[in-house]
Amino acid sequence: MPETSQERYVQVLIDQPLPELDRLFHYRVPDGWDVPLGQQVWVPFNRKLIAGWVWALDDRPPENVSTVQFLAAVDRHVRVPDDVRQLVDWMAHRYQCTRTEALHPCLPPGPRQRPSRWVMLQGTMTTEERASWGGIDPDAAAIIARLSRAAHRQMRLTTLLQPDRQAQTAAIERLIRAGWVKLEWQLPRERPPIEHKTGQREQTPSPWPPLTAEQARICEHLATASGPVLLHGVTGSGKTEVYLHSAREVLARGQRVLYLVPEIGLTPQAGARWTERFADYSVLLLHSGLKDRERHGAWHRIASGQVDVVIGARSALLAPIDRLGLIVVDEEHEPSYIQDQDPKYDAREVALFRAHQQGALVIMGSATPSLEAYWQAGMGRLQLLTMRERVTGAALPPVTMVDMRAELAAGRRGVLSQQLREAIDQRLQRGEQSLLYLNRRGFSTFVLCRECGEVLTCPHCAVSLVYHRAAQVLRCHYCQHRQAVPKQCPHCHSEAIRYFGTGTQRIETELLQHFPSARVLRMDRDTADSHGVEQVLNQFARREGDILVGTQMIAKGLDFPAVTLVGVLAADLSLHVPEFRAAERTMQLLTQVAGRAGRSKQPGEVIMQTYCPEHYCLQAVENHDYVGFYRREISIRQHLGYPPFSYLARVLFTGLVEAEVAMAAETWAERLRDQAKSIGPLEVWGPAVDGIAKLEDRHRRVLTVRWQGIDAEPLRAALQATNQAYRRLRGRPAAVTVSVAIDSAAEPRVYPPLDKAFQS
DNA sequence: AGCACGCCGACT
DNA sequence: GTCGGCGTGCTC
Ligand SMILES: [Zn+2]
Ligand SMILES: [Zn+2]
Repeated sequence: MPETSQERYVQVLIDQPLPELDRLFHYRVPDGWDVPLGQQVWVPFNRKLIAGWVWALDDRPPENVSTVQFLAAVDRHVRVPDDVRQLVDWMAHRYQCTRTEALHPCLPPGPRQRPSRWVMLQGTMTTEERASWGGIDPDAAAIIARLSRAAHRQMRLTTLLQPDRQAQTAAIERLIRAGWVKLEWQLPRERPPIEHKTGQREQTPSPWPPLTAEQARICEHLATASGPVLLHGVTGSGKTEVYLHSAREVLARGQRVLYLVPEIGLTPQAGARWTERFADYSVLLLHSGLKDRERHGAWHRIASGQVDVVIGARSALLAPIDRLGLIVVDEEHEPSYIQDQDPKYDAREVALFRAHQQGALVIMGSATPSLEAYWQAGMGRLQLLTMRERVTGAALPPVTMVDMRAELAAGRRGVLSQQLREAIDQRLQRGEQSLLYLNRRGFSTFVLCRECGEVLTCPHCAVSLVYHRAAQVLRCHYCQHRQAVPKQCPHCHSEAIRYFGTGTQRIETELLQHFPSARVLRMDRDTADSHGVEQVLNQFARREGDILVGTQMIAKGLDFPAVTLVGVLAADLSLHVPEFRAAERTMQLLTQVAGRAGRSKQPGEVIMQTYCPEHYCLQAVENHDYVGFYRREISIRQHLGYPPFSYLARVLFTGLVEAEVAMAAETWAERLRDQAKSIGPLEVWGPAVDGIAKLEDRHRRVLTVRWQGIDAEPLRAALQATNQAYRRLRGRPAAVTVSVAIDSAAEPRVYPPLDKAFQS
């Protein structure tokens, strides 16, 4: 036998999301084991066996650690690639969470294979040895006999213990002492990899339409771009074709492509254009309807380099994909690029980080870029490319505003202005379709008691229940709660309880008064569960309706080529929500919904009803003037010190007992205020009850923190220190959970060298 | 988070 | 005398 090789050690990240355990633990690597960085391993940890990942390699034992144990098992199926490991360290720091929390969404989903203990026979027993054991220790001899018959001369400990646990355990112990058997943790036998069929693989790629002059010019710029690009292209300017062309070049170089879409836009047909165009490549669509098993298979296919194009929502960025040449972030302005649970990452930042790691190009595309993206472009951090022409050459549909104050003055109190009614009437006569848009959530049918004013609310969340017409039940929009409609008021027992339909229902009623024979379809959260949405949209697309009334859901998705009128019923409603991005969001939504009037061969038209037609946000939509809006809005942000001119952090406290949550928020705020004095321009607002006071039985308080520094690091440090101080202070069953999110708008989006360690 | 160890009340 | 309450300390 050769002298034992150099002892090897690893530092392991433990599979526990606790801040206290967000450190590395040392283990010795058994001789002969191959354990690379990132490998998923199982380790003995505090008298338990737990999963972990190799985060560092060492060639000598750690100092100050007395009992270094051996790794128990290696899971050869899962290895976190080096760049994902760096990404995890970066995310943990950037988004204020533990490395384990940051790592979890990067791993194959579903339950992990747990190792079990196996007994393996060592060497071969001669017949004499076996006979002598048989005389002295019949139990042990029987075990030897069973093991020598077993496959690979090994058996699961639990199986071997079968007939008589007590006796067998003792016998196995004797055999281990004598060196005849060995006990080892092993993962289940390797299962054949779950090959999931890519599905319909097109025979021949669909043809490439010729590019317009503008598209060609943009493609040229992209081919030589030296950094990330913001592609601002008006509705219908053909951005997708630009993405596809860039992707084609990247694929031809043997590199891979990631195409990101907002969460809701992720339907199988959304990826159809890509799968058809790139039929020669392997294109993977990671849509939300995938089962755990399929996602698992997808992870392994990506990890083994079998996928050329990945299409997915934000989480696709965390896939173990390498040799990336291009990342496209489509509809860059969509809020769904920010994850609302820990790790609260912003996919637009992660895209830039991933691209920086792998030297890939990033294209962020939008007709209405987020204010911060446009600002970042102005700062030279993104290269701005603009597409002003529509592919069809046609003008954008004209937008007309109707002043509802004048309507009211003229004694018309309905939801529909005279001008909109006339426009609808025209479409009905011409056999064209109309889309009526209510731009606010919460326009739902709730149940109200006429006698005492009680509104039925969810017992788990502080929100009113919504009457669901199709199923005839009351439902909560924030949790799974459903209940029957009560016959009498639970508060005063009056029977005068009524549905109060402020939303689409009331509009439908009014429409039918004016146009009794019109076929009106409604789409809102009370008509629609997930298939209901699709059903209504398909019905409308098949022209089984003349007018579709709906909320935000109708703004995106399917094209309706017969729609020539878009009516926005109350354009300013969403302007008045207390949120600094309200104007920006309104402009984006209205522009998007207005664009739906321009998909027809017939000229389209947009009518916006409003109580403040002079508002710069609505003016911008009317004039198709994004840049004008940007200038106005960015100067307001600057004057008020809102992002991107400051960092806003939101600290959310949740817990089952309201008093405890309130208390935690207060003490936390106090701690932070103590620090604020010494670190500079830091303001602490609140705590206040959150907009949703209770969600799934958990009460909510928020703290808003503003930091007017250039760089967010001092803010991060302060928040982290406060969290640590609070943890030391609070009692032990943590009754209240704290979660921090920092608005990314002002982040420089320039990344430090990759070898820099991010210590949290 | 688990899971141990450890020191004080009401029970076979 | 013990069984068991959960306060605090640790996990390579
Ligand atoms: Zn609820
Ligand atoms: Zn009542």
